[in-house]
Amino acid sequence: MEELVNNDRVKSRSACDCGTCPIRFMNLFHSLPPEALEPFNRSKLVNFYKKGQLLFYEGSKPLGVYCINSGRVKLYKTGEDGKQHILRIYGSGEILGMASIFAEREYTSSAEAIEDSVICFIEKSGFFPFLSRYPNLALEVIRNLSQEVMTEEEQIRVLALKTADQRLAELLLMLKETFGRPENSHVVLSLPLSRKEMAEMIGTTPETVIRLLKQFERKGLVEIRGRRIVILDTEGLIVASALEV
Amino acid sequence: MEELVNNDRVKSRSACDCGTCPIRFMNLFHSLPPEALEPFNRSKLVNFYKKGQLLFYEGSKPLGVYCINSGRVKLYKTGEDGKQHILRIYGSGEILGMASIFAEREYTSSAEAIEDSVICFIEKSGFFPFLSRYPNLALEVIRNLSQEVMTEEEQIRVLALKTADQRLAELLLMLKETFGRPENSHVVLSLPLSRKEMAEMIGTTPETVIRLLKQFERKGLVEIRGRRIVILDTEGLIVASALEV
DNA sequence: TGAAAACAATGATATTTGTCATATCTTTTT
DNA sequence: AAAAAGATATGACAAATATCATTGTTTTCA
Repeated sequence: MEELVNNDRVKSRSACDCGTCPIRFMNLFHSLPPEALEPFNRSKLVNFYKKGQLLFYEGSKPLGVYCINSGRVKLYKTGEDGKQHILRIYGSGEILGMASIFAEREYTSSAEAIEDSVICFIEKSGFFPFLSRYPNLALEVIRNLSQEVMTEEEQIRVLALKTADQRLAELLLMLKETFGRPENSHVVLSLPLSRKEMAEMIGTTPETVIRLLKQFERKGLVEIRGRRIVILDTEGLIVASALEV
Repeated sequence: MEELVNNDRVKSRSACDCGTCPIRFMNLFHSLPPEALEPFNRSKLVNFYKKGQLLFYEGSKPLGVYCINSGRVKLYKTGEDGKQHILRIYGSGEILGMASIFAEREYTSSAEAIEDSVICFIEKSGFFPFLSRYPNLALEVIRNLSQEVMTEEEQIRVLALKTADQRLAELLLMLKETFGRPENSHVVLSLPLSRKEMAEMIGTTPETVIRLLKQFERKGLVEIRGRRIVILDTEGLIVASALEV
């Protein structure tokens, strides 16, 4: 396996083969027939990112999309004063940066690995030609982007219409769906986010998150085991996400 | 011209012809060649909406997209307590509801005409088949959706990271870009939004908008002529949208 | 392993923003 | 033209949330 170290990040071509990649069937590239994967395979790069490393940053030029093999990546925006807002956390099988390459603008967000991750980089040039050749791929891209639009509109609703405690309840429910691991009769969040990161996901401060989490714990909705959070009462969280206190 | 009244809304087929429609060249349907417009023309409906009429509402099923010929439409979401948030205002030439038909879910927002409007409804069935036949159309849809994703991500940044006065300054700048009409050395907003609507665009209350507008007026940034707003100092608004007071 | 750094927790306080009540002004309707 | 409805404006007050300071507690890493 040819490997080259660059920028503190290990790159390699053909470290894995798209044809047999189990991840491919989880995302929009599943629509590509096997014979289309040959040049696809050649134009892609497998990168290994350590926790904390950047995939790209706001202001730089999009050159392709990122397919997350393993690990997790946060996509976030930075405000004038340096405060950050996390738009979304991407996990295994998900494609990152699709909209950016089609909007033909510089990145307006940054992406950072929040776990050690293996991520394939697929060049624009090894991907655009397939769009007109395989209408199904184009349709998959359209569906993918449409989903993203709907999800973001929901985020806007939550940010604009809900209070901090409702937003935190929403966040916990979302984390449960995406990163929940059943344990006895309850669910443990397998993704240990810091209070700061949680705050950056719901547009508030770490202090507020801490206080509200404690409030939820007193109400028996969650249990706090240090950085790990256990969801005890999903129904209660749903109520908390909708109702005023 | 065959016309049929239905639901207080005047419908007509072939009231206008896509082949000669000047609006088409403003949006993603410009990529369709003339010969593709024949069936397209047949499957579309021209509707006349009065101010305040709904195009569709949250929870209903998307059956096609809306092409705004003239007039303006607000797309908004409603919270549990009835409060609303306006996601975007669509104007002449814009396509509404693209993501919804591809995400194959019920509408998660409602759309309402805020001016008397002429709007073409294009059925899904008279539009989907063209996607695989005309790759350029698919690519246009992709570009359109990507733009939408980026715009919404910016909205999220503003909502999550900025204070009410910064958001109002942003809103005024955006309204200036989209609805500004030069007059002498300044710019008048040609779209008379109510304070409530402005509040619903930036996630705050009408009272806060009123107070902040007055504050901006005292600083010489805008002039308030009843419902009409005059932008006096764009630079000042840019500063106000970024800086703490 | 031990020191340093980062993070969590908590209290005191300030600020921002929302809520409610009310008055005034505009527009629409009858 | 008068009445009603709706929108704007303003003040007093309450609530939510941010900020700042401080103290433990983890985690990191040299």
